[in-house]
Amino acid sequence: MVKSVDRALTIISLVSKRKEGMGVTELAANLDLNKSSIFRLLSTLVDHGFIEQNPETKKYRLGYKYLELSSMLLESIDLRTQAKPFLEELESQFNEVIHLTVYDQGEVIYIEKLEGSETLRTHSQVGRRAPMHCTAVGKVILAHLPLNEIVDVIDKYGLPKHTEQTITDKDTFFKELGKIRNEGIGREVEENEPGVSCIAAPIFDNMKKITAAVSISGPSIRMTEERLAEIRPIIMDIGKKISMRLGYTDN
Amino acid sequence: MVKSVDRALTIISLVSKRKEGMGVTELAANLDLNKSSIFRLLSTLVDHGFIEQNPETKKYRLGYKYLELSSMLLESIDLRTQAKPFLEELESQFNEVIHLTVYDQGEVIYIEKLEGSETLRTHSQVGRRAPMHCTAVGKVILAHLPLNEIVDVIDKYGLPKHTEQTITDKDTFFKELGKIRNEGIGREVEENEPGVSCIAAPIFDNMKKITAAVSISGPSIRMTEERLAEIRPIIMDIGKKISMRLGYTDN
DNA sequence: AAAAATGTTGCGTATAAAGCAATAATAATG
DNA sequence: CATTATTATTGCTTTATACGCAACATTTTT
Repeated sequence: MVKSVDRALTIISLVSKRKEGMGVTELAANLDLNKSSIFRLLSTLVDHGFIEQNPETKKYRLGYKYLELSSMLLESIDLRTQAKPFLEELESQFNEVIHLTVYDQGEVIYIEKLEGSETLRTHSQVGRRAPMHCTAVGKVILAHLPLNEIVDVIDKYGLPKHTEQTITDKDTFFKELGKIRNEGIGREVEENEPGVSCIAAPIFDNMKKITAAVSISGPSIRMTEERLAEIRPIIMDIGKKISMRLGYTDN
Repeated sequence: MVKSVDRALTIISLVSKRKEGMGVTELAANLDLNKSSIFRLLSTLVDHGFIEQNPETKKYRLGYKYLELSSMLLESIDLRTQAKPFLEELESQFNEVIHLTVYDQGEVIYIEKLEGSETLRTHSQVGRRAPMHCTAVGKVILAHLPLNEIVDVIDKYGLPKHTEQTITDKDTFFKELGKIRNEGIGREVEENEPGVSCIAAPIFDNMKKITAAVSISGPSIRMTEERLAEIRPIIMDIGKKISMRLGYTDN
């Protein structure tokens, strides 16, 4: 561990949480370090474009570098490139919100989102993380992880309540994961956001490891039992097709 | 300048350019540093999520952290939030590709893009940079910068040819900027991409400084002189409205 | 199976980073 | 508007860390 690099990256994390940016003295107080040390770390981050100084307020904030790195990262994800045509197929067939997520350290991250043309406002956003216990994509990924990893995730994040429908009891939650393994898809009816339901299929990599999930979300009014039953075989098939594009084989 | 932070950030830049990631030995060769130094810098970046190691190939690549930082950055840009309804208005009125860009160190960066429903494939992408000399947004921003800054940008980037229409002669280019200042909008007819034309309006901040631009792009077949004349007053007005939302005043 | 290459680690030394104190710039107060 | 307070920035010395060496572990190539 390189201590000064650790400090610099911690500065980035702190600054990122403050929309209006942070000053030298505030960062020094937060990290219990000398202002001149903070100043020099910031200068180095500024030189590389990772941080910039607001000329008016003198406060330091995130630089545009992350937009570039983020778009380079998204472009480098094969899964996203391979999955795109399938996601567009789902969007055009069902005209609902389509998500593609990856699993990363106990959370899911949205790496693609197609919005359809119906006006459904969801909180999801490319780049953002989401909890696993109350999203269809999260539950379907958890259901295919080794038991010890499931336990680690639940220990780390718990089962916090998001709506009246959120499963917060551990035993019930494990039964739910069993059910999802059996059905092959994850369903979520208003567990994450009121009025929104979702169905998700798992995506496996060439080592047969669960790595991602694809989902369709819609208002519960439209996502009826009949509609979900109609979608189920199609999204399972799409999940399998995407997996095969990534080198997954059935045998 | 903190040397080890500088090295760490340089590693990020190098790794970001290689889709499949880079190994310790390769990075050490590139930077003429010891493998153990590289290894420790990478470990620190991995701990913070800025870099991750591909378990199969052992190579190091960009971590998902940039997706989060990028979306936090976009959310923190007031300009983008304030401009969004106006961009949607333009999109619904003209049904072409709408861009919002900011000026950053001699280049423009796309921070919002609405695609309309017509199928126009453009190379632009949120997060990506674009040259200033051959894009409407770039030219309209340059036209409103102080002369010394214009000279600096041209010295740094030159006027490289992108299409047969790209302006590559300095005198002609300065005349073009004069014309843009007079007209109040930037036009670009196939200077950046063959078959694509664009019209852009400037956006000023509360200190009356040029900071951004908004544009409409379409295939040259649709973006006729008549169409551009129709769009001109509307996009100028939109540019002004967005500027006023950011505290710009006319007097 | 052996050799080569790459990734990882322990340790001592040299270098860089940190903090102090001062200075410069900006903001707040009367 | 002048004075005071606060924050940002800088020169220099001291202290701690980062670096590189050499060796080891692991993986890949022959």
